[in-house]
Amino acid sequence: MIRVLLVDDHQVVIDGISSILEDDASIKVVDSALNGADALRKLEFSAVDVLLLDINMPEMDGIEVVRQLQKKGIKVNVLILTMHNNAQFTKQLIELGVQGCILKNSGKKELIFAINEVSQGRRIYGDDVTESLFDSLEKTQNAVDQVQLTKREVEIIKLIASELNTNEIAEKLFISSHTVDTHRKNILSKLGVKNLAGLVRFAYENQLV
Amino acid sequence: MIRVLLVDDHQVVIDGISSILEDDASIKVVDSALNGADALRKLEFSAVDVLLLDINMPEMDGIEVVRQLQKKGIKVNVLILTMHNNAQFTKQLIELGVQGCILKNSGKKELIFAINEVSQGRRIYGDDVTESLFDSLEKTQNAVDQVQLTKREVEIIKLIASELNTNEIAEKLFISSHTVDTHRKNILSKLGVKNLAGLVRFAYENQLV
DNA sequence: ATTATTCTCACTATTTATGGGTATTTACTT
DNA sequence: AAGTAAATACCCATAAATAGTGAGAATAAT
Repeated sequence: MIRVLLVDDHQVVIDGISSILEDDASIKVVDSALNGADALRKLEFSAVDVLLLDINMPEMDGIEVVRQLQKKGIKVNVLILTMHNNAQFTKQLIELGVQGCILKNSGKKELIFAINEVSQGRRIYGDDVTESLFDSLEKTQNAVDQVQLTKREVEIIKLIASELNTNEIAEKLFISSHTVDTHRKNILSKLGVKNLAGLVRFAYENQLV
Repeated sequence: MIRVLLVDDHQVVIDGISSILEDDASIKVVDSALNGADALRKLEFSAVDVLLLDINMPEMDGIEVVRQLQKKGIKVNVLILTMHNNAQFTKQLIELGVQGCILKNSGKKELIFAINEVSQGRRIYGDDVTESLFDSLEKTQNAVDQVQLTKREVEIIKLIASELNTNEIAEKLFISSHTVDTHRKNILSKLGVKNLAGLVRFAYENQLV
């Protein structure tokens, strides 16, 4: 029997997922919480195998809940429920040691399967999640390193992403605007992007901002 | 027996609510749709008493679905499912002739009660019109709403963030490059940013990409 | 029916970015 | 000592973006 604590800020979602999980004899939703703080409280005093955690919550979001858990030394398998599937997010989740992540628009079967996997300590990421996950991991681990950006170049990327133009950057760094031009040119070439938009995009996907 | 068509872009929510409603003998979820267009199609060919409609959907949102319904002369009782509930929004719904609106964080009982009321043509609006819960999705929509970006502008933001330049966008949208210039200009002004970097930044922070 | 918004297009002028070079100094490596 | 990477700087030419202004056409709102 897998004991699940369900955390979501919408009662309908809690009721809904509970209802889905009732159909599966091996899973039992032992409790639920409408916010992160409540979830933490309940986790301290009840035995739970899987924490099914919504990521988008007011006050304290899912990621913060996981951080608090680790701070308090509470060990529990976490399966994240999310609406979006973006690279920044999944990367963060992996780094936090979250066992699994599944999109809210996945079906009943996937959900039950994921809970089973996670309860046994295995990692599970929805197909669509997995794809973007590996993308992002490769991108983030290799990207900045593999692309071999120099310190100065990273510095300039950040400034460009902060809406500074060439002259402003030159003034800020006490260098010639020609130099900034050269750096920018090299950056675009290294990143293999067409223009500033691509550069800013890279900055965001690799959390340089 | 109340026949319900359930529309939500998240399969988990559909499964969940279906599961909840199964417990009630007088309600039957006859069909479901993951997007507005699909919902409209299904409504043309199946008899439905209540349309249970999520308001936050990509492509075509709930309000647009209601508009299309009226345009096509399809009459059905609509119960809107929403995460937030503010006065202006409710006003809009009433003007559209929507029978009811219920928050996603209301409980099982309220939901079943609301469906019953709406099915009989009565109006029902959740009385738990308290503070709205904001998750990331809503934040982005609010940001987009707050600055009053038009559809076209959002479209162009996305293309710019995808590294397309003015001419490429013009070709893609079959409009003049002058027009794209104008749009970009207006966007920069509305967002209060200095340049493309700020625009792309906005796109990323509001998950338009 | 009238107003307001949105989308459309155009023109001019200026600024900034992009792409092609080349080259010097510094620091670090082998 | 020689080689290499990084940071610096400059030139030229072209492409693109930014800023200001104006305005017609289609739609939505009232």
